[in-house]
Amino acid sequence: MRWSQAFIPTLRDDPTDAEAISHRLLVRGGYLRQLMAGAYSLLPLMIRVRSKVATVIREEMDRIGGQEFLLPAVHPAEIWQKSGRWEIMGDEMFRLRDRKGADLALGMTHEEVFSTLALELRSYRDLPQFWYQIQTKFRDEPRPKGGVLRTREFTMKDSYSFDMESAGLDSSFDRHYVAYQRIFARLGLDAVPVEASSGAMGGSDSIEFMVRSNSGEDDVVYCGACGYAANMERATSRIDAIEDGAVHAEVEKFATPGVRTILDLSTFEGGAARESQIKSLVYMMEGELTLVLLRGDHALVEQKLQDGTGAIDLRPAHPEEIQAVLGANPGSLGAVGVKGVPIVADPALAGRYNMVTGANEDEFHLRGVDVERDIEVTTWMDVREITDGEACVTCGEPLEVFKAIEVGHIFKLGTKYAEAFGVSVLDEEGAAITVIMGSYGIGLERNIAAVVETHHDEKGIVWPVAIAPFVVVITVLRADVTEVLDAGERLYRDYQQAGIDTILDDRVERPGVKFADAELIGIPYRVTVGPRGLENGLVEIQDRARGTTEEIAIGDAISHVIQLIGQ
RNA sequence: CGGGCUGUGGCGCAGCUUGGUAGCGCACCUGCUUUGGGAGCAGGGGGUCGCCGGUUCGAAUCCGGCCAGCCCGACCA
Repeated sequence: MRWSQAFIPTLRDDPTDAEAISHRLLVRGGYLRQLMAGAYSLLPLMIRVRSKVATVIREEMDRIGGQEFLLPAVHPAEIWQKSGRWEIMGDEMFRLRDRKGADLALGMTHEEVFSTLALELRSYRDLPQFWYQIQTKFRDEPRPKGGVLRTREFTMKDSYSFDMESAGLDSSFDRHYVAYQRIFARLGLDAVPVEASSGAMGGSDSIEFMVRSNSGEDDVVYCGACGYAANMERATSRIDAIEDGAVHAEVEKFATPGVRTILDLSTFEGGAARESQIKSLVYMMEGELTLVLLRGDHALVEQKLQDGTGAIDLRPAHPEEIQAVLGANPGSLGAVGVKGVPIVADPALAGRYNMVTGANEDEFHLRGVDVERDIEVTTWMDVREITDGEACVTCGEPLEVFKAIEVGHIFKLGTKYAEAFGVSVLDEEGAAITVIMGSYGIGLERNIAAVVETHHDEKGIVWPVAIAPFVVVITVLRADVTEVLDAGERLYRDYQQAGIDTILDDRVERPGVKFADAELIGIPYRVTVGPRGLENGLVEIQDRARGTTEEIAIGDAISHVIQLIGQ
């Protein structure tokens, strides 16, 4: 490619609406342009990167026996109704009607379509099958953000495994696990596998691959000592026991005018420290009011509550709903004496006494509360949020909490879809066996963004060679001088013949502009051809990642770069 | 969905309080000079001021409605 003919609209200034580093650099570097919230046009440079990422993914999927498909992005409502997700997906699914008035959806994922195809699986001899595609997904995210990190339309590699029994699924799952590790390694991503929630759709052994980044939206709990790693939605920790005192007090009501929060009560005369309070949250779950109790200084992880109860429809209760059932407003709520309302309590409250909680009467609280004596807990369930520095459950060392980007997710689906669609094969005895499925996803643009998040400097992107849009840029200084441009052209042909993706910067621009652009868009190796070096038969070769620059004889320019790539 | 903010040329912004038909930097085009880290001079092109309505002799500016985008929260296989 000749730069003078390429569409690479670099910008000198950051676009103001870009926050994440990857967003800023990809827009500034001429890789992306936004069309609307959560929808981006991918420009030629981006397409080159994306296609290299896709190649890496294909190679690794094929290595474990994957077969590539391409399924439609528009789906009939029927298949989604069949799996029950037409309702469940709610507003997140783009829906439309065709000219006949039939309900259609844009695919958010493809379990339904692949399951339909899997109906043609007949015999146990056909299994296992690994099917994948690289396809556009549509999700009407309530809040797209971070440029291409979270969008409403994006490319995903999704794959599905079909097995006879859970041992087979385990093996398919493990093979994907290995393939994913290889993929991320080749992309230059340090992806940590973490235990995760499989979400509302069920499944087990859910593992997310996480890349540490401040632009990430997930919190990962990580133990540097033993390697324990889990998504915050799933993580547990060991916490120190709290001494509640020698005297086991009785419940006593006391007035707390103006006290609305845990913090208020911790400084209130006659109140209690935050860890000696019971935090009472009220949720509306599947239309039923539920009390959720936590230690005063602990936060709730809603996903844990959702996973633990199996509730799909879950939200904080409105004040009127709370008032109607408990007779008080938030700020004075508690579970003591409450009957007929499910009460979920976090294990951090087990065995605690002499605690303070709301009295279910505005402006009053109770002290001397013994959790197990005074509260009819329906379910004990870990629902609390881990904080940095708490002890690891497996080794006791301090845990670290960091932000991360979810670059891949693998989980076992079980038989949910196979049952809904009737996907079965005959076993050796001729009996129909429902197949068991796994589901595995990688978001391409998000992975590219994650690479940029972790591979850049103050000047711009620093692509790993494997996915750089071009591996070499030949920067011709004085492209208006025939001899210099000719020398650049010859090198350009030589690099191409050596099979190295090269762009020739033949623009008549000042050196500073060319250097800055090359660094911004992140080409790993820059070969500078200028009149000064040419007099001595030399070019300058710069290694973007290492920051090194060497003068090399023109004749060695190709072999030198090949050697650098090999290192 | 709640809270905050913003829409003026391709990008970044000023002008709006105090109404008079749009300006700056970068980018772009032409010419000359310049050329190893975002050049200089001269000349030039490009904008329904997000949209609709209202007030007014006159609206980028004031008023109302709508739309879009960004940030925080909620939400999110």
